[in-house]
Amino acid sequence: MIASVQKKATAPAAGKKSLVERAYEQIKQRILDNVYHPGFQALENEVAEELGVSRTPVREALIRLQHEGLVELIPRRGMRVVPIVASDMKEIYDVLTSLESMAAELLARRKPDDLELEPMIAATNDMAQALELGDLDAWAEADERYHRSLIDLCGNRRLANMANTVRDQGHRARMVTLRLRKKPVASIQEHQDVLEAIRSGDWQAARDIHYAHRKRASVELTEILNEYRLPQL
Amino acid sequence: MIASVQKKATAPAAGKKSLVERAYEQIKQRILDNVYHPGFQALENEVAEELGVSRTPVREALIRLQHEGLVELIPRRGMRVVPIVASDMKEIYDVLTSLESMAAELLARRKPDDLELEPMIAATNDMAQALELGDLDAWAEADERYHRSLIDLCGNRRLANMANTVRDQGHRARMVTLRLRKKPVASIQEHQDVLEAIRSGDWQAARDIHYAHRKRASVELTEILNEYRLPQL
DNA sequence: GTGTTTAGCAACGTATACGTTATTTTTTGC
DNA sequence: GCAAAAAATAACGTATACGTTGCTAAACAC
Repeated sequence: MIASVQKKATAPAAGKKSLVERAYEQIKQRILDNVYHPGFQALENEVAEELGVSRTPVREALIRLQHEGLVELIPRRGMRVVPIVASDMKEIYDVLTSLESMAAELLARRKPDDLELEPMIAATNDMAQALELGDLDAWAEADERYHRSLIDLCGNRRLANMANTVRDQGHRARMVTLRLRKKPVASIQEHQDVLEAIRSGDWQAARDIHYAHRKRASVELTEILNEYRLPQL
Repeated sequence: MIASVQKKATAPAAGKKSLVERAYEQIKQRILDNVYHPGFQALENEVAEELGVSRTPVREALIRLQHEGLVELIPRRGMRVVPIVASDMKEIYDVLTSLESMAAELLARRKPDDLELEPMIAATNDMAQALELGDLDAWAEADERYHRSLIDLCGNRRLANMANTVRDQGHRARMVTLRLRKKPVASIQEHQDVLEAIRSGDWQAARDIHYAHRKRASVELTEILNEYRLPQL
């Protein structure tokens, strides 16, 4: 075989991921980091050029991001980062409330030991520590880690994928409101209460406490969005 | 202009939908109708030829169906219709229980009038009629219509999309077990109870009754799957 | 001057071609 | 005869080319 020239080969033998996956991750990261800000538009060609690949993998990545609700594809106009408005945020939190409450219930029914619950325990402790230090970014990271751990541990993969998708949709808005709200002291106690209910296998309490926790956060966030007249995030 | 020859044009000017959409719908229908049975495998080329289009739109449709959990794409082996096992069915019903309970709550909070609830009322009546006539297919159709109406009416589009996706995943299994279980008499009363709670704006009751309704159905279905040793559906 | 029509152009949807990789088969050596 | 290695084949991942469509703007008519 003539397998000598290896310069402009299809796969640069760089990573193991496909070009589609890499394009997906890079575009998504830009959106979550607000590099591609809400309302941002770009043509498929432009994104492809920025990422150094052809239109095909970019196109497949954009289609996936469209189904996940982060961008919309407008014929002849390219991709557009979907802005989140207050009503979207309510939708997102209602879905999260629903799915995470079920996750708490499922986890509590299993009566997991502290070893298994370690990620959630650690996250809650990190939240307390971050709050003492006044490090809001660290608090937000630990808070997100707690919720992601709950979802991961519940054992329902379909539920986990859906919850993760919808949580990403609200990521930007949560980051923006992080510094507009009062100190998030209540969350830590609520997380500990949920943990205690899960430990004791009281699945109804786990479900109800988590439901109330998310509901409270949802109301707080909605009030901030209205108070500060944040049109889109 | 030379716009005379119009034979091998890209778009045959037939429908208004894109080839991807049509491929998606056709493949999905074949899966739901059990034409592409669980475990069925086909190469991208074979599907493309069957649908009379090229690989590209078929590929995009398959990727979407993969994300929706109906098929998996195995390199070098093509698409494979994902079989549903008992544990999948539990996952599916847990997600449905969660999302639909929230839908019932959201709907009840709005205190909708009977005009708005008409689709759910009609579906419940059709279920009763079908059961009297012993028409199980009609009963299943009306039951599905009730649940879809609840989801549509709740007003949360994200929740609706997710619930519809996961409901489709369980469609085949529900159809198979339809004739293996005893007469579904309880559902109608439960639906009416949920409706009454929604009407009166008692969102906690609506949520709890619907939760119990789905939970009961889930347990029944799981028992049937285990009793009849149905390995995959 | 304003409204309508038409022509040009840019972007996307689809098809097709190409290179890579995994699988399978054949051949060779023990 | 069996096992291992190499070559051939087949399918996918990606790139590219082509035709269509929708937007934009210019020109003409009223």
